[in-house]
Amino acid sequence: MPGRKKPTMPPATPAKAATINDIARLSGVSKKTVSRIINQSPLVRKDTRERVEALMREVGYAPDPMARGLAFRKSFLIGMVYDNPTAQYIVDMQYGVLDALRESAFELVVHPCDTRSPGYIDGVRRFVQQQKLHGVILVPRASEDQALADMLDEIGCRYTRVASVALGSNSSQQVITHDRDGAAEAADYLLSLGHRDIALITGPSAYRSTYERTNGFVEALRRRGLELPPERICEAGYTFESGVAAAEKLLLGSKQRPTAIFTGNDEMAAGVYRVSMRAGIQIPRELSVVGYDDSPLASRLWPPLTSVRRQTRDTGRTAAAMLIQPEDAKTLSVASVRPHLIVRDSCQPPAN
Amino acid sequence: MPGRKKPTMPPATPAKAATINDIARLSGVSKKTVSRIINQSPLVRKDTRERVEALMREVGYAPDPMARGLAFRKSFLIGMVYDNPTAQYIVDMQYGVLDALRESAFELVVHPCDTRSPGYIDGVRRFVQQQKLHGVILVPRASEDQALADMLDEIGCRYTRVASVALGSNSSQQVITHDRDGAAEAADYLLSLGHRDIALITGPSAYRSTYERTNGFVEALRRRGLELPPERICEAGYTFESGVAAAEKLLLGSKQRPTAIFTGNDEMAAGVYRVSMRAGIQIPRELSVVGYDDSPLASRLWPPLTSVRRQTRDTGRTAAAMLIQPEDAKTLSVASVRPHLIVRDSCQPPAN
DNA sequence: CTGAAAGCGCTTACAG
DNA sequence: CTGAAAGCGCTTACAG
Repeated sequence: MPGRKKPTMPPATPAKAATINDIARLSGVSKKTVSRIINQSPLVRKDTRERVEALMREVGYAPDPMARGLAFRKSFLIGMVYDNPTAQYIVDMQYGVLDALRESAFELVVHPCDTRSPGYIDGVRRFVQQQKLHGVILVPRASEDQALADMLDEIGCRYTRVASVALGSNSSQQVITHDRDGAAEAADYLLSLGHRDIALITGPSAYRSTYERTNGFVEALRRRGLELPPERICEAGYTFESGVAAAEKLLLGSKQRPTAIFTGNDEMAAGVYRVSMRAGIQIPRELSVVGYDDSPLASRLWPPLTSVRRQTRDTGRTAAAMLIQPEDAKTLSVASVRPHLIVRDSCQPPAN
Repeated sequence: MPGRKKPTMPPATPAKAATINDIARLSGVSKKTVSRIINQSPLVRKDTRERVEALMREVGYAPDPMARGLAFRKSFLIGMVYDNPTAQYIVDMQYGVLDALRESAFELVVHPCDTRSPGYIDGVRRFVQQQKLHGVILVPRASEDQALADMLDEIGCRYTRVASVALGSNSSQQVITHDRDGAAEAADYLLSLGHRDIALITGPSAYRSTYERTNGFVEALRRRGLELPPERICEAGYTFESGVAAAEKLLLGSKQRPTAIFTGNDEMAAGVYRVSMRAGIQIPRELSVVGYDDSPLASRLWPPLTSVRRQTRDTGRTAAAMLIQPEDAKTLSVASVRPHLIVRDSCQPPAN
């Protein structure tokens, strides 16, 4: 043969993927029947269904989400809307959502935002409408903004809210994390160790979780007959630095130090550790500390921090599962994920 | 009027969104011309373009990504593929990618995976092909797997790799993070303080970053005439626990303790802190420590950890920008983001 | 520089 | 239980 010209291989694109038409033709049914099978319609004879499904598996057919989305006027995308500053929380939530989406036709598209910026609701609206999202998962603090929820209702977008307590007036799907109970467990634990002079560093008041954790803690103490004086409650901002400032006020500002501190999250507990270190206050011998989140940080600190675990991945999984269940199966409208205390080495009975 | 029947309001769905046909009709051009304007074709007269664009803004028109995707046979989705265990790194990378995608038609869909599981490449392939992704961003360790890159080449999928050093044979787009230089800066810093007995805790050998950081560190010492003996190099697994184990070997196992330790990431540095705490070794008086990542953890530890900052958000932004630039503008094929040392309080000159 | 026709791969609405 | 026609909102390929 003249020349060494190789037979022209078709370039990178291997055999074009099968379409609904190929499946219909090869299995001898109409494309409408194939469509019924894709969409799990019961109106297909069992043997037809099985024959077609076998063919789909054989050729590796998967319906095109864009074509389906165009016809449905709705995409197969789930949005996650959040402005939480804690990386581990966000990543855990994403993992949970993806757990629920696996084996489904849905994918996760992320949308961080800043709930304090004026245009953020419009940003979410554009995101939802342009992508024709199937639904969105709202994570605190975005989930607590009623104006956001109202906007989503108005444009007819499904959503699931993750919230520290059952929220609001309308019937939106929710996953409740019962922060009140988690904080109460922390309170009971400190009381059981014998602490009576306890202080509290809260998150910012703009967060509903702050309200829940604060009240859960205060009321649990009250149930056991202990009233927390106002000067033992210090509002901070969920950040390390704000935790440092609050701890300074609590530990260095007054003659009488509390024997235990509960903080609204682990970051602020790290702030308490920092101040204690600097001031030579020994944890747990002179000061017991309990955090909230059970983040990786909790076990990196020394001594390892006792903290309330949130089961964030479960929360994300549940939220996504609720969102993608069929419209008619309205079984799940409110779900719960319960926190619980993880005891490590940051607490002991008070010294005296 | 009989009855109090309200005029039937159309339900939740407000005025249907404008389509390309509406824009064409209202502005008196063909839909093809509108399409040209959407796609920034130069083949449109300036005044026509301006008139139509004004109308688009007025009615708030945005083209439907599913319809465009169906016609293009390619979606407007960017995938991010990763199996990195560090939450902050992932979140920073996502933020960076979203920075670059803002104001574009693209959205980010996340795809964590496990590069040690046998089916993971098939999983990525299905993800890419079913969603007809516009491109994917590969993050370590996934970015270092040549088999993954080969598969993406084979199916004709664009991708950008984030890697610690320029990688491989083919011409894929890359963002290089120069981990070798970051580690060298850590070495120079410790040398400049006067340390001569230095130890190294590395990440797992399966990571290219481990190789780069280790060699960058070792060679920087060598350039200054210091040869690191093998027993001062300890392989660990990038986790806190593995850092603890390595630190125990280095600090408690031998008579002569090193005066400084460099660790492949901050998590393992936290392990060194833990062991030092337990053994009563004071940082930095008796032991200097340098980490890598400059994660939030670095400033939560006591004393605050000196660490190499990675600029992850910039890295993500650059990677995404490269991916969505037009095919013809091949200007950017390799980009660099440089690490640098953040000095805090975990180092000082050796005691003797 | 502009446009009419056909098609991307699905589903809806209607018939049977 | 099954199917033929029309359409979702865009782009490609071809003409002018």
